[in-house]
Amino acid sequence: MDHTKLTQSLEDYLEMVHMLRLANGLARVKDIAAALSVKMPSVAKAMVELKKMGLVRQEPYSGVELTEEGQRVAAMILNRHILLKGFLIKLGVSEAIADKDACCMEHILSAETLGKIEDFMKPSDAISSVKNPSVKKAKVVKNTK
Amino acid sequence: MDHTKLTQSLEDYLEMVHMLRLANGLARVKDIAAALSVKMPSVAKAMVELKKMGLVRQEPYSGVELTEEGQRVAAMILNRHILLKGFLIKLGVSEAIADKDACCMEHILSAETLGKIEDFMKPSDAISSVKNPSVKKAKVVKNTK
DNA sequence: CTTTCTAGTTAGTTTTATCTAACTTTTAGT
DNA sequence: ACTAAAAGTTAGATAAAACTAACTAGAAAG
Repeated sequence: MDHTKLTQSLEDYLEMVHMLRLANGLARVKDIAAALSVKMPSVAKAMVELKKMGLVRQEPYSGVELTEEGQRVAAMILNRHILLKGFLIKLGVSEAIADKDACCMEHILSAETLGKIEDFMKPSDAISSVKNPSVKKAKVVKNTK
Repeated sequence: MDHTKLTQSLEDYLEMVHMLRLANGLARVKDIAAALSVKMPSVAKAMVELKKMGLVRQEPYSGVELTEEGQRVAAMILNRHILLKGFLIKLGVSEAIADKDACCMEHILSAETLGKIEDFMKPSDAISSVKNPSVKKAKVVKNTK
């Protein structure tokens, strides 16, 4: 609702809340902190921001929950993460590093680049269209007059 | 010499000094600022840091120069940039966006990922080894005893 | 029940990176 | 040579994101 743009750091917190809820059912401040290698007060401050933006809900001294909007945004970020991790693995990067690098990339890449990576990941034919772009390029003629 | 790790922002400044020197012969504060979309005082502060680290030289009220070490580091960063930009273009991303995204990626990717991207960019054969990894895998047997 | 430990919070500090405003130096025009 | 404009610098403010230290609430154990 309050569509103030998320910072990279807040995206990370939101994504982690989502992941912990998927994994454990609930997201505790302590676990969020451990997973992101920060201390609990950093999590608390981030949650204050995410609450202001209407992305998470939390009654004092208890676990963090996602609002509808929060769920939507978190899922989007997580999808990017999964896409990028798969992409890196396809390039031959080890799982652990792929995960770490995907985590950085997911916050900064443009929609265009993400789209192209998606294209790269899903071609049905065996010969890559990246290596052989003509496969896709059906002749397109623009009306110049 | 003073091998304190560069921040992303300082890497950007150092790289831009290098690019402007390649393009114009000299790097003026005003042009660095314009190229990075920041104001001149931000450049001045960054230069103070880079000077402390022994990466740039600058006599007051004049252009910025690179030390030997600065040259070395800047060239490394620029190479990463060029690699990544080429990679994105190969994926089908437009030049402008490739440039912008490469600029972000160049600061965060692990050596492993950069290495794999390099591998991806240089295979001589037409069929991608990414799509067909067996091409590279000559049988390697480890001495287990 | 009371005490103790764990989890969560609040307050205040630090670092990085930006900005604006004010000042100084250099360059250029007349 | 003098003055006005452009480029560079310095000082101080602000914002984000982390930290430590100190405090508070809740759970668990006796």
